[in-house]
Amino acid sequence: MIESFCDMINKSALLHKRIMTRVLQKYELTYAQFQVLKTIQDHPGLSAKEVLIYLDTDKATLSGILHRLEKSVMIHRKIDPNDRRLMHLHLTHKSEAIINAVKEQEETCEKKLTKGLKNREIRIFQDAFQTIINNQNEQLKERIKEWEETFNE
Amino acid sequence: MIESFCDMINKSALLHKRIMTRVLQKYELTYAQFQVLKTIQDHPGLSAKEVLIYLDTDKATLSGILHRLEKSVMIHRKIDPNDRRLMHLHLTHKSEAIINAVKEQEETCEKKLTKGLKNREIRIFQDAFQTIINNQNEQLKERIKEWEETFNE
DNA sequence: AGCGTATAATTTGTATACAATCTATATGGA
DNA sequence: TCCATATAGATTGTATACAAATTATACGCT
Repeated sequence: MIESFCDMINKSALLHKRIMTRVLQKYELTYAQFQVLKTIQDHPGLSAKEVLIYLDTDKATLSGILHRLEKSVMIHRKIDPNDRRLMHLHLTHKSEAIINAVKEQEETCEKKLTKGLKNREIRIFQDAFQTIINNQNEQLKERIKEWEETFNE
Repeated sequence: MIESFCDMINKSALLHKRIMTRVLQKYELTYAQFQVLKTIQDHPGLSAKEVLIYLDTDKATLSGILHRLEKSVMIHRKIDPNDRRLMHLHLTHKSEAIINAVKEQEETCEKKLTKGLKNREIRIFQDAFQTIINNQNEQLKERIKEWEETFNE
């Protein structure tokens, strides 16, 4: 049994990643790769920069992920003819089928999470969680601001 | 705004890690290192194996973390004279002071998370979260069982 | 004592997370 | 046109997360 919110949040994220890793291992995909593929499926032709915004992750990490996904023929990359810095990302036939299958399993997994909870409790949980995330975002912003001020002294 | 539970859980864990990374950077500690130090503080003299159980993490990762913590004089390692496979872990004076300071800041951070929530909502949130974590543990167990059965075919 | 097995840690290899730097391209103003 | 600046990606270096193999030690059994 866990006591603090922070520990619960960490533990839960760890468990979700482990569960999805099990689901994904038969497709030889990692969870991070799956999230990138999902984003590309939702917005075909988007750029790496746009993936970063959707996933709130790091460009160095994404660069490696895209490299590996291309190597395993899960995505195509096409340079934009009007702006050669940009690339447009698309799924392949291979990945399209896999992603649809895994997304279904993830939804099933998500539904099982709330087993034993009443609808009312689920609603309160979700709203409270959103409030907590907003508070976290605010706190992070404060910390970054503090840090920048320290840096400028 | 995020829609699914899984996305909320991932996002929240990511944000917490980022916040704590900001807090810890002035002590030149990572969040993982801080968690290990907290565990050692709570159970002085425990072994690496025991840290693994408390933190539910991996021995390969922990091995590296302990190595770096020893190098930066944050911990002492002492071989057990009765079982030379075992080592006993202790904080140093240096880390003891740091951990106490950071723990306070983490508690402050934790309190700010629930800003805007009523006590009733917090209670329901916490109970629901515990239920969700239990469901996740169950699901992971099932997946591992399935995987082992596939493996034995 | 000798041997097989179990266990604690370390090591190795791959895939992230993230900060910092570099490269190539695009854009706006002199 | 030329140059400073901005932006998209890639690269580098450090620290995880985790699976698999290795090392060293302990324990049980004959």
